[in-house]
Amino acid sequence: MPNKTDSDAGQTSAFDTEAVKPRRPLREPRRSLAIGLLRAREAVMSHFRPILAAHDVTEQQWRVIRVLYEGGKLDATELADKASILAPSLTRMIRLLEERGFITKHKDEADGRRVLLQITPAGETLVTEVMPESLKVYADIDARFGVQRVEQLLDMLQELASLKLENGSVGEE
Amino acid sequence: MPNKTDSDAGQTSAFDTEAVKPRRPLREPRRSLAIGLLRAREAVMSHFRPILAAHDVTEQQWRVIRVLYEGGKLDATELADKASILAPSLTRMIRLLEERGFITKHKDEADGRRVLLQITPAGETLVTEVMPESLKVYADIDARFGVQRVEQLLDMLQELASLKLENGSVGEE
DNA sequence: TTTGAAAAATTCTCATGTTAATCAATGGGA
DNA sequence: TCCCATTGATTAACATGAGAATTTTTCAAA
Repeated sequence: MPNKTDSDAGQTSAFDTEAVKPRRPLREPRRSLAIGLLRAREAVMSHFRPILAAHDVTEQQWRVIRVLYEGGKLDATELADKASILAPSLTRMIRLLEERGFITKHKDEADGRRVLLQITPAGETLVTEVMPESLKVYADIDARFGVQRVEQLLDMLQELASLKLENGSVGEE
Repeated sequence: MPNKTDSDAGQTSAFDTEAVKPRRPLREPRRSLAIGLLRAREAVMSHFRPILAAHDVTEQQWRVIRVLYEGGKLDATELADKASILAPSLTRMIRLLEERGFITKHKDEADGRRVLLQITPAGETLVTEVMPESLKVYADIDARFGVQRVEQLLDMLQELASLKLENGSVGEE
């Protein structure tokens, strides 16, 4: 209902240079999922950033290294997907991570288009150093929020991520 | 399905230049909140991006304009906080949004340090055009996911965002 | 075999995130 | 009144997000 007007109840006219009347929103600033997810994520990350910063790696770099640690040798597409990083971003990151000696890169013998990435011993060392602290934070969240509810939240997030809505603007097949 | 020769299912020592043994992760790649929130948010936004793109505004620009539409005249700090945007980002955005005529900027008479931002009629027009479509997407999500559960999810996200953990690495006092 | 579409990376360009440093204005206390 | 710590905003530098265009390589159909 875009019905506005509704005669601005109260106030107004404390300062009007033009006809900027609609002092009243179309609807109450209802909580939105987009913002809610953003804020929650920001809050969670704020607890990890100090840890990662202490090891001089960004959040995204950590994701890439962690995925390679768990996944072994992967091609760029798989890696980007598992680490939730865009291909162009990954391309840039690979250069830096390789220079810093955390990962190695080499062409796929079978398919010349593919680039295979793999973690190095140095990268594994980083993981073994950061992981414990990371787990500690999650343990803390579990304690404060409740393991049960964390699991429930993860379930909902997962389901939300796999939702297919009307206008298939993102269908991938 | 290309790839997946799965040559080294039996892990270990297929290639070790050093002591790269830990072919096995420290723990199962357990679902993490950080990633879960990221993916869920990405999924949700994928439904809004086309709408915003059609009006040539980014997600962040939309948040700023929307907040100003609802909040009237705000200073940069308030705006940044309500729109969940960092101050440096907002500074950059202000220039662009002002050039495009969506907002106006002027110093605070009382406090010369503050910058007051306000939406323009053009900005309000944008809101009235985008908002309906935006609401449609949320309505769709409500339908698919369940209004009840969306509310529940929002509650959990909000609570998660306000969690205070042990190591006050972000405590604000 | 040749050709053209599709796949996988990369490159470009612009906008924002993140942190640190800097600038400008304010306000309280010596 | 003057000085300085604080506050609010901006700038700088680097990394990533997002989308479009380009390059290289595959692969399948003609």
